[in-house]
Amino acid sequence: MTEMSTIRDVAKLAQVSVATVSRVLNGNGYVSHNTREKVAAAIKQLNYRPNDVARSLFKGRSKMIALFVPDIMNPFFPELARAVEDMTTQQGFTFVLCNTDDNLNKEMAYLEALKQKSVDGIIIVSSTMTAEYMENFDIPAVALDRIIHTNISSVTVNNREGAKEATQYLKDIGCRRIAHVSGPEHVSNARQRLKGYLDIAQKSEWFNYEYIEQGEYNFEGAKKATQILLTKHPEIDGLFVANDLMAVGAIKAAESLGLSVPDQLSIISFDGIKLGETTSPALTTMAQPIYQIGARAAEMLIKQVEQNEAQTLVEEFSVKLIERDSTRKKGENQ
Amino acid sequence: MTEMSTIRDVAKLAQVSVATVSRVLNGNGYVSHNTREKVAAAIKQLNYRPNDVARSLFKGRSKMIALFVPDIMNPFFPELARAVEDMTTQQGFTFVLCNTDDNLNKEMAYLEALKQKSVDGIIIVSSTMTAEYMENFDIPAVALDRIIHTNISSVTVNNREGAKEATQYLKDIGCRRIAHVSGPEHVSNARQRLKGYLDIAQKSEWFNYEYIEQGEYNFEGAKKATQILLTKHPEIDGLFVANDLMAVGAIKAAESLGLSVPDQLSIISFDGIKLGETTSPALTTMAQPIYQIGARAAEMLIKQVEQNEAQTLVEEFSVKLIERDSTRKKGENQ
DNA sequence: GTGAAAGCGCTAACAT
DNA sequence: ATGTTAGCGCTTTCAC
Repeated sequence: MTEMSTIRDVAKLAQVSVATVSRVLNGNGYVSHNTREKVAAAIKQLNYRPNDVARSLFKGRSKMIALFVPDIMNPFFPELARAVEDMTTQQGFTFVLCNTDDNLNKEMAYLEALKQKSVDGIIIVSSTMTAEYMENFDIPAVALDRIIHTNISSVTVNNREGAKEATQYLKDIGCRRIAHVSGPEHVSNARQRLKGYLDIAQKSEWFNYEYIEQGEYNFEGAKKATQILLTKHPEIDGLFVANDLMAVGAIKAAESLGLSVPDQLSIISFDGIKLGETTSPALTTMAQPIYQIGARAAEMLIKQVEQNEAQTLVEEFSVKLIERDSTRKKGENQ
Repeated sequence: MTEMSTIRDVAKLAQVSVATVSRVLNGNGYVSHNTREKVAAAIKQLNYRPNDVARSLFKGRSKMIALFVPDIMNPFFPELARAVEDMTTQQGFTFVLCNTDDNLNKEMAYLEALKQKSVDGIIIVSSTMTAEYMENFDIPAVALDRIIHTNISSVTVNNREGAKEATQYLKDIGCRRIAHVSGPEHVSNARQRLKGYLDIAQKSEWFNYEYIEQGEYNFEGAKKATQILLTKHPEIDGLFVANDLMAVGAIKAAESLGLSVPDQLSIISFDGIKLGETTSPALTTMAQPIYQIGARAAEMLIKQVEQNEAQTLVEEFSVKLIERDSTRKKGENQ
């Protein structure tokens, strides 16, 4: 390939004006069948492709959509990204993935950079971003997984209800002392999951705030938290862990203390990432419809972008219990 | 925020020409200290940010770099992406992650779309892309993890040598029958790893081509492959698995057959992803310097982009054995 | 040292 | 049904 040809080259070759070429390119305005053919032939002959940058400059929009995630190393987010990517790409947008480390400065820097590139909109998973900051940038946005503000559209799941179900499930299979490894306090869905745990646990006579330990939403934090929990309170026989990644840490912790999961300790977690099927034991978990929520968020954003719809939509999906091998009913053998 | 201000607004406010504003913006050309101050003040007052799209249109470059990965759900690639993202962002580029499913059509579509956006360069992990196709697009590129062609710069690791070491390691700890779960044949590094296995295995009197089973570089494929291997050949006591993700499947397979890892079966794999530390048992593996190779590829590409350096660079990093719990020396107790 | 002006490739009035 | 042209916001000759 030598030089990129422009709309002018096509016009010249087809012996029409650039406006006509633009018309057939965009499929609007009148253009006779005959000229359309000529133009199409010229386009083909030159292997012409319109320059998106010029288009963006004129339109002030770039056909780009970005997804902000706090931690690309947590498999939950690649799964989510996958959904957003599929949906946006399919609709002709270029998909940009931004890893923010849940760090406001990085988020702001990305927002700034993307705005300068006329990004059309962003889908954001964030615990640190505020509505005020977002407003400054005036970019269409949808919050995903974590609510930012009531005036920003969001797609989430019923975290509290799911957490209740999880905790209740542990009771139902016969656990007598149920502890919780929670996510960070500054993350809204972590707070909701904690509340759901409390909804059930606080009604039990054995309940004790020492049964809650914070595990940072990562492997290491959860492992430590679980070790503390299990060492201080050997009577614990059920554990609700705030996400799957942490549950892997919890299993490791139990293992390090010589405790068998699920024989001596039942563990249930949250998210339903693929990884949970592959651990030993496989994770019983409250599964989010990860692909759907990602796809839905993308859909909402695209509608917002294309129809200039300012309306704030709030959508909440339901999680679903998946029983695997990290929990076992008391008295049952393998 | 109301309306974006332009370079004209700044010029007007500072009472200079747009050319002068451009000069201070880009730090080139002469501009007196005094005017520089005036301009800076105007920029600040208007909270002016240059429009990258207009810049791109003029320059024909966009300050965007893309990374193509075949499978964002394999944790190896998020780790790699993380490195590329850090490096590119730090150098002022916008980072774009593209998931290709190792599918030539998707790769071509992305290439096309990105070219229209004047992307500066791409880093590509691919088994399907060819040098001919790449040439058609004429975009600076660096191949990562998998070599595409000798005339395209690449960053890889010593797959064959690493595989040899892995297999030798199994021998050294006393394994008598060592099998291999290989990656797909069309992936160059998988072929190399297979060769490395053969380098050692073929010299052994017990060797048998039935000790090689293909596992698709994913969890399910590896699980099946391992089940076949272990069922047909119960004498196998050592397994070299072509990557960590597959090793998780291999462990599951062993488990499903009631075989204990590492007591009855030692497993070593390849990659050194974080996930390997969290499995039960934790994976003994040939660790790639994932972050470094990603960062190095980004570095190479940026140099190529900025200095218009056409020179083809080939860089090979070394893998390193990390002993964890999926292997055990024969005769040793826990 | 600074300004005027052309032009990057495209789209959308506005004419005809 | 098609052509002419202004202009999106910027950078860079080329004058002065």
